[in-house]
Amino acid sequence: MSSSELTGQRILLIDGHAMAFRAFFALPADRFTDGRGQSTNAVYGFTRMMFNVVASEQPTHVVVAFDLPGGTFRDRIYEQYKGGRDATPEAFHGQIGLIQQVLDALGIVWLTVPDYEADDIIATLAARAAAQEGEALIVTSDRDAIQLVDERVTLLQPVKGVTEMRRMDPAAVMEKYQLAPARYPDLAALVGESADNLPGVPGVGPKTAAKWIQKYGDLEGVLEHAEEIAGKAGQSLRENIDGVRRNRLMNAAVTDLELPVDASAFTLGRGDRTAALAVFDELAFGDTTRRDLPDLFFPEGAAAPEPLAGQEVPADLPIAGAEDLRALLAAAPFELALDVADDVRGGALLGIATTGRRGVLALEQLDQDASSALAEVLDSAELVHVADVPAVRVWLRAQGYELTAPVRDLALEAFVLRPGARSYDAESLAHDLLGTVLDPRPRRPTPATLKKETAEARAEHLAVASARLADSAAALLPVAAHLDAAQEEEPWTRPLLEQLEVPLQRVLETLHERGIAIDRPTLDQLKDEFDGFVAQARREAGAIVGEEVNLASPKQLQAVLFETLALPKTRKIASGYSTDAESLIDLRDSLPPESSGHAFLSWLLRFREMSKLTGYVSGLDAATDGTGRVHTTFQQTAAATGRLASTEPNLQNIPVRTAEGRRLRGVFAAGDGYEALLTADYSQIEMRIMAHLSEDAGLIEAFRSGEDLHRFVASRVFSVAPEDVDAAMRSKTKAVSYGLAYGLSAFGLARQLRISQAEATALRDGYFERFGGVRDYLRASVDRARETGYTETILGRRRYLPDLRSDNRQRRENAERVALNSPIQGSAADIIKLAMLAVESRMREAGLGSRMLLQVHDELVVEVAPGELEQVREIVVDGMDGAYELSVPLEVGVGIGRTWLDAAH
DNA sequence: GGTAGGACCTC
DNA sequence: AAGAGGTCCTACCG
Repeated sequence: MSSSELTGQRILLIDGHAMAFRAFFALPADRFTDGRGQSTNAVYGFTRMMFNVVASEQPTHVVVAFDLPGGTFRDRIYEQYKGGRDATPEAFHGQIGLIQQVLDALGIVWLTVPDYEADDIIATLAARAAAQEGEALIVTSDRDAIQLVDERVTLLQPVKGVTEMRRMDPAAVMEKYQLAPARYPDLAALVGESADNLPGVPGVGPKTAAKWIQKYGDLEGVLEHAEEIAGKAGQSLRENIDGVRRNRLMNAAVTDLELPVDASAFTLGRGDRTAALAVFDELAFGDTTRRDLPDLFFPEGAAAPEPLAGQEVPADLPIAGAEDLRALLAAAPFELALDVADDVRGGALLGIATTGRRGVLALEQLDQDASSALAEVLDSAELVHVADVPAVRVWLRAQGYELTAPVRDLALEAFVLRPGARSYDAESLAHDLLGTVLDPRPRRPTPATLKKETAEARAEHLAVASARLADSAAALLPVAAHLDAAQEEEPWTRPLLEQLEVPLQRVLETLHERGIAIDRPTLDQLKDEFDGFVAQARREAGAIVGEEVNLASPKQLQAVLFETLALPKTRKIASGYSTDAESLIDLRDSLPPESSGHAFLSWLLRFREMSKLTGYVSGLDAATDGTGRVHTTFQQTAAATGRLASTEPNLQNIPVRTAEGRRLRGVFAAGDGYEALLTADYSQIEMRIMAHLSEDAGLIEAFRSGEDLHRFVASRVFSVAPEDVDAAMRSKTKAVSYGLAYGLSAFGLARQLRISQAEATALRDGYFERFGGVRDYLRASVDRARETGYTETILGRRRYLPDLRSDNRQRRENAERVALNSPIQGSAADIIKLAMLAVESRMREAGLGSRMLLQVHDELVVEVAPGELEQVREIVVDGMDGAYELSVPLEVGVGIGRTWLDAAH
């Protein structure tokens, strides 16, 4: 190889195994197959990743390095190297070979070297590029590559999945680790690398390691001065010096491998387009892969081959006006897909698609003819596919159209199948289920831009936005087909959808339409009062510090507290020191009562409390409609456990804990023509579900005994008679009970109860001793979830938790807590959803004027028409306590009053 | 204008 | 560092 082959060139070096593995876990294996039982998720993810990086980085050369099966020289040094890893998942098998086929077709050289890892190949080539004054870009999730970064070598680390990359240059490494890249292996040797089964020095994390290396120059320096490092960490270091030396030996990259291939073989542009398309066909990759295939892979000038006659995919016919809509109607029966957008330049845009046609209608510009054709289409379609039916229905209604045809909500279906996705809009569904990536949405312009914009620019923007919306609507049709197949494979989704979620969706739409009445005089009164308190607190606090300070800014507060007033530091957070209420109260109570710091903190806390309340007041004020009601939207696909969420405004977090906050509930009142609000809530539903699921005899007895639950449990835990349970015992047991359902740790419990960790552990052990069934259930339920990959509620609602098998401890433990909580929280959600269906339908059947308005997780709020109180009470209580039969009774409490505050019970 | 982090409200 | 959410505010970035 000549010494200047890579001069001025840009070589892309990809760790094939690391990236394939990452892609495998980023995409669902069961969702990507070649149709013959071979999973292709890793192949697909890897290929998309490579397309993205090649397109955005425009390298001149590309090499992909792979590990070989069997060991390397490192295993001979340390036989536990990379030990303890789970077996490669079944579905991953064969995918490396397929990736290599793709690379072959694209003319990309892939390399393996016996006895060495992919990392070493990359290190060698990166070093070569740098020595020849070229540039190297490394793509790997392996942190050992950090040591290779320098002025000529940049590392791209996948941040999430395989599409989003973090760019690590020397400055970024410095920023993140406080060390030069060359010192990173020193740090890793001290800290350890769990992925490689290289244990570090216990008690030494990145912060400590970096501090030592900075002080003593490098790892050798640290080890030379090991004797003088004080404290536990120093002791721990001295005890583990051998391990540290071994780690450093293992994590050093080899940069002088003999590679048999000349660098000229690595140039980009040697691919065979026909071969590549054939491989994609074999893999059953879709059109988007073909579309996004960078031309850079192929010899210059070789454009895409002309499609053979008869194989050309016809472009969809447009849907742009009355004529197209009438054509649609003439072709009845027809199915539709809709997606909507508010575009600052185009107004209300409706994306509309059917087989072979797609388009966008600017609703405000439709003529009479088109408008009536659209209305007819929305009524006479056989089925309309939408992501979020309630939102689209409301949106259309605001534009003067009614969606009356039968609908299918793909967001809701996808949610039941796989809850917990970030979003279920059309674009996300296409991406998550099909792997389709739509063109980016055009940016929203500033008013200034809009003002000086030319008509041409506006038209161009509108064209882009419209094409995008037509695409997202059209994508819903294959999404629906995909969901059909998924439901065929996972039939448990069907009853949950058909008997619970779909009927509930109609109920939630009704709740939104009804809204709840706001008592205007009370709201105004509270606004005046709370505003006054905020102003007072701001004034008093300001007078103490004497300088201009925005109390709502944690950053400015930190300056005042810890610099101006020089108060003791609180708990550390990312941006400095915490100023949350808990920290501030501790801090205040540590100061002399007469001190200015004490007074300042008191006023600050008062400011926080009162400005929170004014926030609610103004939020409600802004959300109230012309008739004096607010219409929250209940989101059905927001909470992965199956709970509902409430937005715009959120009526599920109206204050109740403090007396002042609770007054806000007096704002929600029975509306004109109604007599009262009735609230009904489940008593301790989560603990009842715990009793049911665990079949713990003690807990079941607690609920059947009629005794106060926490008193009963405390009497068992502390071995005293129920009447001898004091307040402290009761509150401690209560904390454990709820903590259990949240995946409690001794640390968390200790902090919550402000007791020592030892005491917390003893408390939990005592609890488990008396309620062994609970312990056994919790253990078994996590084990089972780890086995099956998901948790399950009483109605069979699943939540998939791949992190239960993560080898990252934090992720794994987090997933374990989620696994403990989800069946409990989710079953409670199932039950109240059943109750809502029962209450709504029984009230309608009874022909009552009363109506359900809100759900707050374990509570329903109903507006009672005159004379219907007793009937409503009976329907609500029966509907709720009869919603589902557990092995313990469901108890329902009821309160009635003019306002939500008065209805407290 | 969009996003992240901090804080804080609910069940 | 105990589960599930939403909203507001500031600060920051392009």
